[in-house]
Amino acid sequence: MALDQDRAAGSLYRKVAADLREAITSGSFGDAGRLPAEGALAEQYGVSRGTVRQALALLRADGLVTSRRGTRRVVLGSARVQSFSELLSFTHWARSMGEEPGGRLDSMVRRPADAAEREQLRLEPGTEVYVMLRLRTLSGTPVMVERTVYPPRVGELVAQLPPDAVSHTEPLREHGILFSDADHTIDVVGANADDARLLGCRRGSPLLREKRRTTDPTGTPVEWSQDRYLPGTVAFSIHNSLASSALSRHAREND
Amino acid sequence: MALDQDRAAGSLYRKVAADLREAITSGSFGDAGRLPAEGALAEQYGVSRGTVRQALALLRADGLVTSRRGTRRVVLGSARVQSFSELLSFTHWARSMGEEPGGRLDSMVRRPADAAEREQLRLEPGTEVYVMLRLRTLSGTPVMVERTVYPPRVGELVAQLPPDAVSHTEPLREHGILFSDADHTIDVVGANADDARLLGCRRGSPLLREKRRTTDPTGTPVEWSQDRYLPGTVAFSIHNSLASSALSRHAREND
DNA sequence: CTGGCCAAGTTGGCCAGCCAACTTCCGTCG
DNA sequence: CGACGGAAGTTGGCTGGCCAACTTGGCCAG
Repeated sequence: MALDQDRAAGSLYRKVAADLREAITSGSFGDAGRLPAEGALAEQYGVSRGTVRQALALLRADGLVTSRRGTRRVVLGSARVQSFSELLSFTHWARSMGEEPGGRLDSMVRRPADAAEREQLRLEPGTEVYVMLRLRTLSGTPVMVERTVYPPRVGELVAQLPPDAVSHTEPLREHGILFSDADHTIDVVGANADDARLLGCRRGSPLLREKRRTTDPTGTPVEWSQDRYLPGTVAFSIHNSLASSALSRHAREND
Repeated sequence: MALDQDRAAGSLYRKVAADLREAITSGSFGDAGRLPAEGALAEQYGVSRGTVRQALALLRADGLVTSRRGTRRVVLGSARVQSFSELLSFTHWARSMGEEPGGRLDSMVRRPADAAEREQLRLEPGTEVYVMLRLRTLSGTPVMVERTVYPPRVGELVAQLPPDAVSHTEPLREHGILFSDADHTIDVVGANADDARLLGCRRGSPLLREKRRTTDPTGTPVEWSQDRYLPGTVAFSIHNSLASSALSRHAREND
């Protein structure tokens, strides 16, 4: 229901991209995995070549096709890339896999932001933040501990949600809090006392950690979160290429 | 030296993008973090608005700027995204940080590919592959174990390299093996006997694992690698947005 | 039969223009 | 003083066209 809404989303090149994506994954173009020429596609869809190129740029960024000057595009595979909302919302993600998402609020406190939090959320000294600790489950089994810091504008809304609310991002969107960009950092960390208590593991046992800072369309940070997953429950995958690279590897700094 | 070569790389919009990237990170546009209008930039650089938009699309994909209809672009930050080659080559990456990369070949065997390897490298049944196990060090300290599977065409070249060669990707490039696209999967895994022996950790102790399949511009796989990092040495970061999302989270399947 | 050359096909890149959708700001009216 | 409305500014989207760079395959000469 909400899926069809953002699938083609108005613009012409997105519709073309969605159609081509489906044609690729359904196994058309089996002819040695070669796509029709841009000009042929343009005529077929009744659009200009520029529009087709915009659509193909989307597919290339997703790792579905290559592109080289001089020869036709080649189908790489049916790399399944999730939508942005599916990535930010644990609830949305779980449901798309057919699992039942759950959440248990452990604590929600309001206190002055420390130096790191002020920098991440771009807050003035002395500003208060809302810090939330929540256990996340898939079909009843504990999977992840979520430690999220909200700036006041967002935290006030989250604090008013019922404690047993499964999804927080959906109500936030209805209150006009929009998510637009996110920076993720992935590494390994040992479980602290809270993690061990909530996940039922030993202190110091390894967890896959995803740190995430999300901003709205104006560039204002709306959340800073640390999600700690039990090993063996999830993995993250990324596609990148010479044409577009959003991934980076770096020496791990403090914290 | 090799850096300047791919920085602007011929095309006009890449030069504009490189110039804007530098202007942003050097702190121009301090005026509330607002970029000049597309039209103004087009006139300033003496190019068309379409070319400016191509350049800005690169910056948006890197997470440097936002973009919303109706208002000027906003500077998000100086997100440091590494070049593609810096990401694939441990040697290149280490040197860009000012560290001394090292490598010690542990084993290099040639044997028939198993089912998983055939699927990853798209090989016919019975084809032989080259399997390499190598310890990687930064300034002398062990950091990562690299387990790479090469198809015959590539493996024959790697096997002829001297055992103490630090970089493998650079000689490969000179032999015409080009890297174009890569799929990465990141999770946590316990050290096996080889990992423990080479890294000096205990068996079963957690490692940050990056599985990577790289293809050339024609879509043919050229390597399938598993890199296992000691915790606390590296982290991976990704930027994504509503406009372009190449990251995905998924339930961890077998192996 | 082999090697090299050439032409056709294809994508990359750049330009100029046009309109729609949206944001912001300011002036006006109640 | 506040709310409403409109105008100006800006980005999103699409078209049509042109040339350059590159790949591929076939033809031709040796």
